[in-house]
This record gives sequence, C-alpha cells and structure tokens, in this order.
Amino acid sequence: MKKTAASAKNERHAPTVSDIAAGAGVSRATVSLVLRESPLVHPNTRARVQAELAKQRYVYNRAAANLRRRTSSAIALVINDLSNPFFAEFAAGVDEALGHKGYVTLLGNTGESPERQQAVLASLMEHTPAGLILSPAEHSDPAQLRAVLGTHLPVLVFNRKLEGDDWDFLALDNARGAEMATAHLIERGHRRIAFYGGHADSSSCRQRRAGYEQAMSNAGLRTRAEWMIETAPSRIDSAAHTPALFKGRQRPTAAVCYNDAVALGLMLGLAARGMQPGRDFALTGFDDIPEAALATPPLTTIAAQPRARGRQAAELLLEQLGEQRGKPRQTTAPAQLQVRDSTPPPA
Amino acid sequence: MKKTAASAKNERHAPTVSDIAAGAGVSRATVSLVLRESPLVHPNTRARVQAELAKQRYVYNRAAANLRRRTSSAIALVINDLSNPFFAEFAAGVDEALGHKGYVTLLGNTGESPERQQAVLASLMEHTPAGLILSPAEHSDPAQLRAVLGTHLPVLVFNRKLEGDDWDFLALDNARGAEMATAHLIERGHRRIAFYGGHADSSSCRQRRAGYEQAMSNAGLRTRAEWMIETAPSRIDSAAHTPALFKGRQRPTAAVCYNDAVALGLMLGLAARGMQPGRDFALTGFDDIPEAALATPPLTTIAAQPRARGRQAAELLLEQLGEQRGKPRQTTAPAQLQVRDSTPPPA
DNA sequence: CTGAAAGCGCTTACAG
DNA sequence: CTGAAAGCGCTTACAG
Repeated sequence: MKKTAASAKNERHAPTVSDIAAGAGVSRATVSLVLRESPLVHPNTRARVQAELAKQRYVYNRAAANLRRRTSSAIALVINDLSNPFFAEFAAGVDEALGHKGYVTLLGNTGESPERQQAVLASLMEHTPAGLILSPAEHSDPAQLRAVLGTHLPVLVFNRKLEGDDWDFLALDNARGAEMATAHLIERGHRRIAFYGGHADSSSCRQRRAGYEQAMSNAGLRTRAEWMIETAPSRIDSAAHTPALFKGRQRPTAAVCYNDAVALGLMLGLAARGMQPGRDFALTGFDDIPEAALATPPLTTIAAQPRARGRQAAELLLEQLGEQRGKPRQTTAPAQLQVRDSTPPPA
Repeated sequence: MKKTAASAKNERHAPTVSDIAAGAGVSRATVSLVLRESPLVHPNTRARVQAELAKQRYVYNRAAANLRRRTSSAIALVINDLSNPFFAEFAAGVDEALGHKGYVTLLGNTGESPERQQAVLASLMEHTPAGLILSPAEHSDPAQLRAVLGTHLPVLVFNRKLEGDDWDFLALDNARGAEMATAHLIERGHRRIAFYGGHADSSSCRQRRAGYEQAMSNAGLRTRAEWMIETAPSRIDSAAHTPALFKGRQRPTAAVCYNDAVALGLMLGLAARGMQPGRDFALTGFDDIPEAALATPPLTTIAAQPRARGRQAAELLLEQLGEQRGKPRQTTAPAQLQVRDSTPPPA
C-alpha cells in the first residue's frame, strides 16, 4: 500500500500488478493468476480484479513475464530484400501466422548485404527471440551465421540453401514446378519443347531443368542439347537470345522458360521475328510476377505463392520450437500451375 | 560462486552477467559497467571481463536491461498492406533508419482490416514499444486506436490522416507533386492542360487538383470545368473515360493524371482513338509504380520515394521520443518529378 | 576503481 | 482459494 500511494503521486508510470493488487485488495500473486486465467481464483475475486484492471487500463508487460518465465514470445524474421514484392508477401505471410499464434515479429531487412545481415542478427539476438526465420542475403557465410546465432536457437532458412549448415530449410519445389509446366505443354499437344533461359550453373536452374527433363521422359519424349538455351535471367538478355531457339532443324513449338522475366523477354524476341507469342509459339514462365497476368498474351506460369510460403515457414518454425531438436528438415513447397493464354496447342 | 557452479552443471542456459563475473573474478556490477562501456573500469579489469565475455560467448539480454532501466529499444511498425510494394518499401526504410539508431522493429501487418489492427496493436503494446509508426487501415476508428494506444505512447501516423487525433502525421505532399507535374507541362509549352481522373471527393484527389490549379494560376493560365474529369482511380475506368477529354471546343494538349494507373489507362484510351501518347498528347502520372518506367512511352511521373519516406518517419518518431510532448506536428514529404518520355511539347 | 544491495514487473512453488 | 517470498537478468545509487 505504501508504495502504491507513492507511485500514485507522480501518476506517470503505467500501472503494474502491484497497483492492481492494491486497488483490488488482493496480493500480486492473485492478480497474476487472474491475468493468466487460472481456474484457481474464486469468481468473485476474479471479477474484482478484472474490474480493477479495466479501471486502471492495465497493460500486461510481456517482457517482464518472459524474463521471469524464461520464455520468449518474439520470432525474428530477417529478409534479404523487403523491397522485392515476393519477399514482402513472404514477410506478410510469416507475420500473419505468427500473430495468430500469439507471437510478435521482430523484423530485420538486410538488403542482400552479408555485413548488414551480421549486424541485424546480432542486434536481434539481444532481444532473445524464441526462433528465427532467415531468408539469407546472397553470399552469406554459414560459419559467420553460426557464430552470431549460436547452436541453441531454432532456425528456419528460407529459399537459399546455405552450404554445410544443419538448419531446417524451406524452398520452392523448382523441379516439380518445371515438371508441371512441361506436362501442361505436353498435354496441350506439344512434342518439341525447349528449356529456355537461366544460367545452368545456378542450382534453381539445374532443378528446373531436371523437372523439365523428368516430364519429357515421363511422356516418352526426347530432349535435345540444342533446346537447352542459356541466358541471363533477365528480360533483355532473354530477348537477345531468341534466335538460338530456331537455329536447328528440329524447331521447338514451345518453351519452358526459366522464369517470368525470361518468358517476357522471349515474347519480345518472338514479336521481333514476326511471331506472335501465344499463337505461333507457346511458352511458360516461373514465379507469377504481377506483370505475368498483364502481359499480352497473359503468361501461363508457376505461382510460388509467397504468402502461403510465409505462413508455412512460420508453422515449420513453431513446430520445431515444440520438439526436441532432431535432424534438420528439408521441406519443399508445392508450386502451382497458373494457366493463362500463352500456352495454346501447336499451330 | 555456488550458484554459478550449479548452473554450470546443466550447461544449457545462456551465460549471464553472474557467469561472467564468476569467471572473471569480479562483481556483476563491474561486468555491467564493462558491457555499457563505462570509463570507470580499470583497463586491466575491463580486458579480463571482455576475455571472459568472448570465452563464454555472452549475449546481452536487452529485455532484462530494458526492464530494469524502464526503457525500450523497440519501435512498433504497423502497416496496412505489406503486400503493396509502396508500403513494403516504406517498411524497409523505417527498419533501416531504426536499425542504425539501435532500435529493433516490431512488425505488424493489418491487411486493411481495422479489427486486425486493434488486435495487432494490443499485442504489440504488451511488448512495451518506445513508440509506434502507424500506417492506418482504411476506416480506422481514432477513438478505438486511442483506447488501445493510451495517451503516453509517442505515435507517428503515416499517409492517412485520422480525424480528430492529435498524433504526429507524415504524408505525401500531394499538392506540391501535382503542382510540379503541371509546371513541367507548362514549361514544355502546354497551355491547355486537363486534370484527369480520381474521385473529387477523396482528399488526395482534392489536394492534387489544388496543386494543379496553383501551377496554372501561377502561370496565368485558366482552367476549365470541362478539363476536370473524374474517373475511378483504375486503369480500366480511366481508359473508358478518355473521350470526355475531347468533347469540348477547347481541347487540351496535355493532362495531369491523378495517378499512374489512371495515366496508363489514358494511354490505352488514347491509342484506341488513334492518338499516340507521348507524341500527340502529353501526360503525367503520380506514384512512379514500377510499370511507369516500362510503359510505352515511359511515363513522366511524381515519385513518392517510399523508402525515403520510411526513413523520414523513423526520424520524426525518434525526434518525438527525445522531446517533451508538444503540439502535434504535420509533415509533408517532398515528391520528386521523374521526367520521362510521355511529356513532349505540344504537337 | 570495485562490490553489496535493492529493484524493474512479472511468476511460481510453497505454506496456510 | 490466497499471500509471502524468491528470483528471471539486468542496472544503479551508495559505500568503501
């Protein structure tokens, strides 16, 4: 009582359990039990305490509770490029799922800088997150990450595999996506199908090529070296390489493109040769960027569904929190075929 | 010493100041002083403590420090639509500026739902943020916000003014942006300039119209009611209303469009009438969405620079933290003219 | 320059 | 069913 009277004088600090206890004429322990909805408290007592909580506009101090309980209600989310709509959607999905489970999101954006990433992680670690979802910056050094993250924190890595780490990992199923796109073209009646664009030394390109080859082989179709064309994964470079598709004798009637940017570039390249994409030639993309639906013709593509991936990442991490640390788990997310007008039957 | 020995046995908890103190043979107070880089500590002692910190891989527990010091190193950032690249960039700017000042960002995304916004804010408030940057959901109720935020928390509202609140506010300078766009067209030699698109009952449209009228009047040019054309702020509706521009006798040679979507729609509408935008007719946009630079012709527009706005929001809030609470401050951010090919001199 | 003690706002056995 | 006491990991006067 004495202390409460004193603090009532300055009247500036937010009320604490002590203030509520004094106001309701009970002990702090009882207030705490009411806050945590314990069934031990008598209904009358509970009602009195709750009235006092409302009267004083009490706000729970979760940091203090977490300190005492040695728990944490925060999850760190570190994103390589928040200005990329794909990752922004991913972040929104993570935040949504975490919020529903009562966690708060500690955000960090690294802008693809490994140095900034180290600084951001070091800062977030001081806030005792219960776990971390990391979409790593390019050229991240797993050893440095290990040094700043320690060995106890539950971590889920998204999108980019780090060499030699043993963290859980969630990535897009590149192979299945490309397989679906290829199967779709085959179903439409195409037989001579190229795989167009991307750098063959990138892992995502290799995986997508593998999916393409799988679908071709499933259908008993052969592939040809001249149908495997490399370009930078950009619109411009893709447009420039268009002629390579039509150099051989076995000209393809369709192409599975490495991604949407490549597909849009190929559309430009086709138009420059007097061919109309989506009529004279069928093509698919990968990613479903916003422009894919707006292109002429609208682009059939593989949707990565970043928001759903974000929710999935949050769920995988929370599962890990509830378990003993086992073997690292690799999860691949299902891609989804988005059929639009760019994939007609062969002319 | 006894306690440390005990906790050394289970060997699972992260080391605390007590562990470091025991290891270095000093008191916890001394460790704390070293951590806070106090000059009071003897260099030899400091070195011993620092060696011990490194050896035990000590991680500072900022939550505990904040509790004791009654401070907070977190800023809540609540965004109405993180999947909109404009707000994602804004969030990235906020996080960047906060990170540089040693704050961590508590993220919440409301998806334009006032109910979700209340829930998100209530949850974030329990984490004792030092302040809040709020980009409000549509149809937010200021009274409800006040109820959940209390009266002490420093708040900066971004983008959407809330009626009757007294929080600091940062918004785009709609009037100056439209004024710059209009002045640019005048400078290019246009005299008959329309204001095209938007709903005249929205505050942003009114402000942009005011800027347009200001520039016209500054140049001694008159405006006409038939040059003020309303459309929904969408591409489709904008395209559909194109004929309204050319009904009168005084046909405009240029238009200041409400935003980029409207400008892109008008381009379509002009093309449908056999006019070539950027040659037969000049037009400007507003927002600088990614497609503006990719349009044919590339669109002259007003760039809102969301990332810079995010940094600015963070700085304004941190200023407010350092001051006595004064009158609410209204800040308008400078828009920037992005000159591209859509604004040639009159034909 | 260093240490013993109190306390931030909460929770949790442990008595009663 | 309720209260007194200890303690989460820090920091801060206050002695020495």
